[in-house]
Amino acid sequence: MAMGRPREFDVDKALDLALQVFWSKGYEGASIADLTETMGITKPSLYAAFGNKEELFRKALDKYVDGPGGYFQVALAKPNIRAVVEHMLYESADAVTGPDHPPGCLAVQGALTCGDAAESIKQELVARRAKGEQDLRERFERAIAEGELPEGSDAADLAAYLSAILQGMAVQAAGGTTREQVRKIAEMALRTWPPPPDLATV
Amino acid sequence: MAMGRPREFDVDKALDLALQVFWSKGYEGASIADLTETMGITKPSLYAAFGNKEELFRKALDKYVDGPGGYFQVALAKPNIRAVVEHMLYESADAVTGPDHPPGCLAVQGALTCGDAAESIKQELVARRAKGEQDLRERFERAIAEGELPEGSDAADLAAYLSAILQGMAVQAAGGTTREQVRKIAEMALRTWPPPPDLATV
DNA sequence: CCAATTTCCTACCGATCGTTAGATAAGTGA
DNA sequence: TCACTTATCTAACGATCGGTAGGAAATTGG
Repeated sequence: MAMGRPREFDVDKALDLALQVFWSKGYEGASIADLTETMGITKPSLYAAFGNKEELFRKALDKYVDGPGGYFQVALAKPNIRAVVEHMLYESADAVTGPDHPPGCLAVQGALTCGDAAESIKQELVARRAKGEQDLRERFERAIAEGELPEGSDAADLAAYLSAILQGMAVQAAGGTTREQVRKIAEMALRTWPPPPDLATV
Repeated sequence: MAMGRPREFDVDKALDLALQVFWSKGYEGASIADLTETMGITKPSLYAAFGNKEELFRKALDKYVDGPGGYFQVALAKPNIRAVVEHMLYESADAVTGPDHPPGCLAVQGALTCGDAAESIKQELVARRAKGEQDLRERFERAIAEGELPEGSDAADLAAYLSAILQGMAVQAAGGTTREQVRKIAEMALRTWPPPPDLATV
C-alpha cells in the first residue's frame, strides 16, 4: 500500500503553537494567517491536518484542558475538600499567570462574547465551564456527605462561588495582573474558606 | 447661517442600541453591519455621527459606565464600608443579569482577548477595570483609616479580591447563569466579608 | 427663489476573512 | 521504473471586513 509523502511538520507541536495563538487572541481574534505564521505551516497544510478553524480550536481546547488546564482535575482528586480547594486556588493562580504561555484561561477568554459565526465555539466554552462547575459541585456533595463541610452547606452554591473566584482570577490575569497579586486573591479566598451556610435558609 | 438637513435619527438612542450590540457580541464580534442594522441607520450615517467603529465603542463604553455600570460609583459613595461592599455585590449581581440588556459586563467581555486591530480597545478596557479597582482600593484605604476594617487589612489586596469576585460573577452571567444563582455568589462573598488579614505577614 | 450647509442613500473601495483548486514533490509497494 | 497516495506550495475563490465617494434631499438664511 502506498503511504504518500510524509508530513514535514510535527502535528502535535503545531497544535500546541495554535493553542498559544487562540489563548492570547481568542477564537475570533486569531486569524488563519496568525495561526499559520506561528505554526510555521501553510494554510492548505493547516486545513489538511486539522479540518478547519473551528476543529483546530476544539483540538487546541482539548490539549489545553489536559495540559495547562490539567490542574483542575488534579485538584478534584485530592483526598479532602480543604486540599481540593487549596490546590484549585493556588494552582489556578499560577496557571493563569504562567510565564511560558499567554495569561488567563482559554476557557474564559477563548470566546466570552463573539459574532454569530463563532456562536457554537462560545457555547462549547460555556458548556466546558459548566462541566467544571458541575464536577466541583459533585466533589462538594461528596465532602458534605463525608461531613467535611459545615451542616447546611449547599454544594451547588459552593461550586458557583469557587468557580466565580477562579474565573475572576483569570480575568485579572488576562488584564496583566502579576502572579503575586493573583496569588494574593487566592490566599484571601482561602482565608475565608469555607463560607458558612446561610442560616436564614436552613 | 444655513443649518443643513436635520438628522433623522436620535443620536443618543442609536448609541444606546450600539451599546447593546457591543455588550452582547464584544468589540470584534460586532460588525458594522450588525451595528447599523440594530441602530436603524446606514453606514455613512454611523460614520458621520460617531467617527468610526473604535470611537463608537468608546462612546458606548462611556454611556455604559454611567448608565448600566453606574452602580459602581454609587456603591463607592456609601457611607460605611460594609454598605459599599454590600451594594457593590448585590447591584453587580443584578446588573450583570439584567433582563433588559445583554448578560455580563461590557468592561469584561468587550475585548478580554482580541486580534491586533483591537489591541487599543482591549487596553482601554484593561485600564478601566484597573481604574475601578484603584477606586475601590482608595475606598478601602479610607475605611482602614477610619477603623472600619480589621487591623492589618491591606486595601490593595481587598480591592483585587473584590474585583475578582465581581468579574467572576460577570463571567458567570455571560455564560447564562441566572440572576438567582449569581445573587447567591454575591451572598456567599458577603457572608465571609471581610476576609481577615494574613496574620503571617503582620 | 437661491445659495449654503448638512444628512441621506446607493454603490463602491481595498484589505482581509476563512477556505480551496490544481499542480508539483516525496514517499511506498509492486 | 511505475502507479498510487499523501503532503507541499502558489494562487486564487467568494464573502465580509471597516470605511468612503458622490450625488440627491432637506433644512436655513438671504
